Formats: sequence, structure tokens, C-alpha cells
Amino acid sequence: MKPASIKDIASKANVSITTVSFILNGKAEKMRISKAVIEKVQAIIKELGFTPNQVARSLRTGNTKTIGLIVEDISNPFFASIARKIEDKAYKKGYKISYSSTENDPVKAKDLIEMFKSRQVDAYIIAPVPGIENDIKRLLADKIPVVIFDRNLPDLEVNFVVVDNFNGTYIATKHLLDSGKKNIAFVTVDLHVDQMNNRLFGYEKALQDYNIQVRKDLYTAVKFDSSDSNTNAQLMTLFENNPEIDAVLFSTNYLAIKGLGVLKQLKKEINKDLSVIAYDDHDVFRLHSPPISVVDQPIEEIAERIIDIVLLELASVNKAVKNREVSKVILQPTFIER
Amino acid sequence: MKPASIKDIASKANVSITTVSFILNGKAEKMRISKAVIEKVQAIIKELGFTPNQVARSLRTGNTKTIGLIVEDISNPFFASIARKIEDKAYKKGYKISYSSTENDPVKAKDLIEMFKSRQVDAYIIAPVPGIENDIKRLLADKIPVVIFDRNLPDLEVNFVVVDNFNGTYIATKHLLDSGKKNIAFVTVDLHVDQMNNRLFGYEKALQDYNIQVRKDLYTAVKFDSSDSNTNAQLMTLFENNPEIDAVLFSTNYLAIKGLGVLKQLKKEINKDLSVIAYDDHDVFRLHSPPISVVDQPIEEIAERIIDIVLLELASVNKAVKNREVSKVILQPTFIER
DNA sequence: ATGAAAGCGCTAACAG
DNA sequence: CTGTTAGCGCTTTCAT
Repeated sequence: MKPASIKDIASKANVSITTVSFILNGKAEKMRISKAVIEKVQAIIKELGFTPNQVARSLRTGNTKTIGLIVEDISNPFFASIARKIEDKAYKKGYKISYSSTENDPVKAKDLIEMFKSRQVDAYIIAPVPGIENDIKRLLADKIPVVIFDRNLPDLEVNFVVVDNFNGTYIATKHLLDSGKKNIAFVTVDLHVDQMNNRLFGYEKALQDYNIQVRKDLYTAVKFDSSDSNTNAQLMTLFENNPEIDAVLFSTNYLAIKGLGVLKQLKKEINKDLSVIAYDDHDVFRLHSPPISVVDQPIEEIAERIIDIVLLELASVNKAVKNREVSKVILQPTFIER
Repeated sequence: MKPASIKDIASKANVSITTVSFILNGKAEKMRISKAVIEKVQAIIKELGFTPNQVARSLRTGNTKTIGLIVEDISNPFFASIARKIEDKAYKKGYKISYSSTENDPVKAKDLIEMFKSRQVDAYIIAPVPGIENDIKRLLADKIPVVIFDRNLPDLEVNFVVVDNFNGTYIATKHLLDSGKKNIAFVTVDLHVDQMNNRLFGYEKALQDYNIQVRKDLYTAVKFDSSDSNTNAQLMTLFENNPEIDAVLFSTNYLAIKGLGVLKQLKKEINKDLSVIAYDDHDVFRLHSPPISVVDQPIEEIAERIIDIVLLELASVNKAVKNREVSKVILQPTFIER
């Protein structure tokens, strides 16, 4: 049985569909529709369990009450937590979230934006991959609200919410140096995105500030889509070839998790043979014996700022077309010593 | 600037919109449209970067190429991993995923189904909360594909993919008993859903099979939305009041993670003072010192079976209306000894 | 082999 | 205060 339509409601109530539509959209008051009619119509709506067809509504009004969320990988706890928070707030405003994972593939990312576009999502929340700048530019040109996060695209005049990655590794490295470490390794991922670059710079700058030479051989970039065994082999090599390493800073949580596995295999004793700092907190680090210090990103706040900006833009999109300033939010990471 | 419509393409190519539509939908051949026209139209489509408006298409055809995913909490790694797998396969078939978290609240769950319905999603993947049976029944009555997972609703004739929860705790408990444990505590969550009930039954049955009496005081049910500190206090009490506990089985991964924190505080030494088994694997358990044994659910396979069933139903929904048998998939957990 | 036209369900300008 | 009506962009039947 097909669901009831506005027409059915109208005929059953002996009113026009306009009347029903107005009541549905809370414009009954403004249109001075009689209380009696309003109540009658609402009773029938309830009786038939009628819900307006959002697709038809979208076609007519041009907005879908849907926000597109594009991240690298929704199963990464960092993104999953943000997704959850965003969903929560969006839901309260009647918005739904459609998500997609780019796997850091610009082609897929472009394709996803295309798909979302054809589905007419009202706004985009994107953790950008390199090479996607033009697609985002096009969105912006069409006055569609966009917020990017996690990574910034410095060339783009777009809302963003990022964490100060440079400072994150800077304070972590400084901490290691202050506690007397001399040979600090840095393990990162082979992605030349703004955020990873800055994490490297923070590490290097701290070393320089302490007049310690940056040693290329203590720096390892693991390929993004490297297999588990390749990653392990690469890390293994790093530690075996450089037994003088007395501390290691991992630039992502999943690398740190892999690294801990490798160190365990090598029977390196953490805090005795060497110190470990991870980036992005995770239960693993808190419960590890010994616990692992981390650079923590304020996930809740990231999510909140993102969705606030989106909802703000969404609310004002039909209002004054005054060119709103873009929001540039840079949050500070914190170092959690354990 | 508004995006191009099929009309624009048609007029620019001097053909009717029908022709364009046929070409768009791969029906050009069948309609024997000349090659010249096809090529001309396609060139113009590419030139204008035209993509069909999926909303209009949906209104007309009644399908949105969107699947609604309703879980308890998308940020839970179990659900996030499944979400990722499902997204992947769905994407390849041109489907997008809209997700929502129920927070185990039947009211919210109902509301979500309502929202998805009004958005005309083509199919539902649901980790059901109690009290939602009727809403699912209604979906089924409307011949909308539904797959439920994680928890079964025994009263419903609906596709499901679940893991044998009874057997999961049974084998874990048996393992503990075989290694000579006598006072095995069971920590679970205060949710009387099929899946949690079965985990309790598996534990109890194993004890009975070994002629060991089930002791109520070694069983603790933490409230679902209990605060961290309350949960910790409750666990603390359990271990302090019952120093004879020589093993503990946690029925969820997040409870086990909290439990490990508490045991750490109590300075209990794992594998010496007592053994610990968790439910659902997690990096935390693998990397823990000592590593924690777990009952592992085959996440990949769960996701695969779910999406396969959904896509199958979606593909056959317009075909013969023969009443397809519902798929009942029960997967086996494995015990990972560490 | 191609075009005209109806209509999916809804909103909102306009007319009474 | 309420009704009529014109689309939103697309698919598809029917006609040519």
C-alpha cells in the first residue's frame, strides 16, 4: 500500500492541499487558518500516519536537509567519533548525515562530491585529500556551505577547523628533549598533506631550537596504504639499524599502535630502553603498560565547531547574501604525560 | 549559477529531452538512437559537466539509491568497521549510506526510521533496539528490504545476520573452567536484548555443564548509560567484595576496557591474580601487557553478509514478486587465546 | 528513431 | 482565510 500523500489528507479533510501544506509547514498561523481546520487536519494526519515525502519536498525547495560527510576512513576512531558528534547535533536540527570514505584517493573523493552534488546535499563537511581543491572551489562558487577539517588547504578561502599540528609535535618533541633524550626518531605516514607536513616541521623545529641536528636516518615515512607486514618490516628496520634511538614520536595513532607491536617483538622496554609518544589519544595508550604519553586532539571541540559553522551557514544561506567571513578555527592540541 | 538540466542539454543538442534521457539511462541502443546523436549529446553532457539531478530522478522512480544504516553508536569500533565495509560495497553498486545512531533509545530509533522513510531510502540495515519490532514489521509490510544484525528479533520474519552469542561466552567460560578456574565473574550491560541474554546464558550453561553453581554475586550488570565513575565504582565493588574471583568474563569490549582500568587501579595482576577474557576484539587487548584473550566476532564477514543480502534484495525487488525466503545467517565467534 | 506530454508529491505565488 | 495552479527535473508511455 502506497503511503498517504498530501492530496489524500486534503480530500479526506475537505480542504485544499494548500491548506494542508501550510499547516504542515507551520505557516497556518501566518495564513490565519482557523483553529478548527488546523485541528481537524492534524487529526487526520495522525490517523493516517502521514509523513511528507521529503524527496518531493527537496525537489521543490532545493534543499534536502542532508549534510555530506567526506572523510578518509569512517572506521578510524578519530573520524568515527567526530561523525557521531556531528550526527547528534545535526539530528536535533532535522538534518541527516550521509558519509563516505575517500581512502585518501582523490579520484574517489571527486566522485563522491559528484554523487553528493547530484543528491543535492545542503552542505559538505570534508577532511580533504590533496588534489581536491578545485572541486571544493566549485562548491564554494555555487554558494554551498563547506567546512573542511583535520587538514587545511591553505590556498582556499574556506571555513576550516584544524588542530595546530606544528605545535603538537613541537611540544611533544620539546618534552622529550627536556627529559634528556638525544636520538629522537620520528615515524610518520607518506602523505604530503598540510597536516602531516606540519607535524614533521614541529618535530624538526624543536630539535633545531635545542641545537640538535635533524637526522634523516631517524625519520621514517611509512607508505599510506602499505600492508601490515611491510609497515612492520619498515619499523623493525628503523629500530634495529639505530639502536641509539632513545625516544620515538609517532605522527598518527595507528602508526603508534603498529609501532608498539613492533617494539614488543623486539623486546624493547618502554620508558627504559626508549620513550614513546603517540599522536591522537586512544584507549590503547591509556591502558598500555606502561601507559603511553600522547598528543591529544580535542575531538569534541572539533566536532562542535564544525557543526556549528555548518548550521550557521545553513541558517543564513537564504538570508542576507552578504559575504560572510569564512571561519578559521585553529584548536590547540594538548600533551598528556603518562 | 544553477547546474545544467536535462532540458539545457536537449536544447543545446537540438534533440528532445526524451532522447537525452534515453542516452543517460543506457537505453539508447534499445531505442535505436543514431550513433551520431548519441555522441553529440554525450559530448555536450561532458562539456557542461552535467549530472542528472538524483532528487528529481528519485521522485519519479521512487528509489533513492540510498541505504539507511541504523546502529546503536556509529563511533563504536564494531559498528564503525561494519559501516565502512558496507559503504565500500554499496558504493560500487552506486548506493550511498545514511547513518544514524539510536543510543539504544527506542523513541529515537522510531523517529529515525520515520525520517528515513520520508527520505525514501531503498533499504534498511538495522542493529535493532527493543521495542522497534512494529516499526520493522511495517517496513516489511511495505516490501522494503531490511536486514537486521548484531541482535536478532526472534518474533520477526526478517533477514538477519548475527553471531552465536551463546556459544561465544560458552567457549570462553569453558576455556576458563578447563584451566581450573573456579570463581568466574561475569560483567555485562543492563540491556535485556536477545544478544546480551544469550551471552549470559552461554556463561551459565558452561558453569552448569561443569557442575559449578552460578553465583549471583559474581554477576554484575552495569547500566547502559551509566557514567564512567559509576561504572568504575560498580566494578570496583565487584572485585573488592569477592577477592576469590580468579577469572572474569566481560560481555562487551567497552566494559572490558573499563574493567582493565579498574583492575589496574586495584593492582590486580592479570594472569596471576585472575584471568580476563573480553568480548569483541580491539587493539587494546592485543597490545595489552599481558595480552588479553577475547571472543572475536567476524566483523568482515558480518558486513559482507549484510550488504550481500541487501543488494540481492534490492536487485530483485522489482523482479518477480515471489516471496523470497528470508536469510538467516548465524556466524560463529572464535576464541582467541593470548 | 525521435518527440510531446503526463505526472511523481510538494510548495508558494496569486487569486479570490 | 482557502483554493487554483504552475512548476521543481526527470522517466516513460504513447504517438508519429
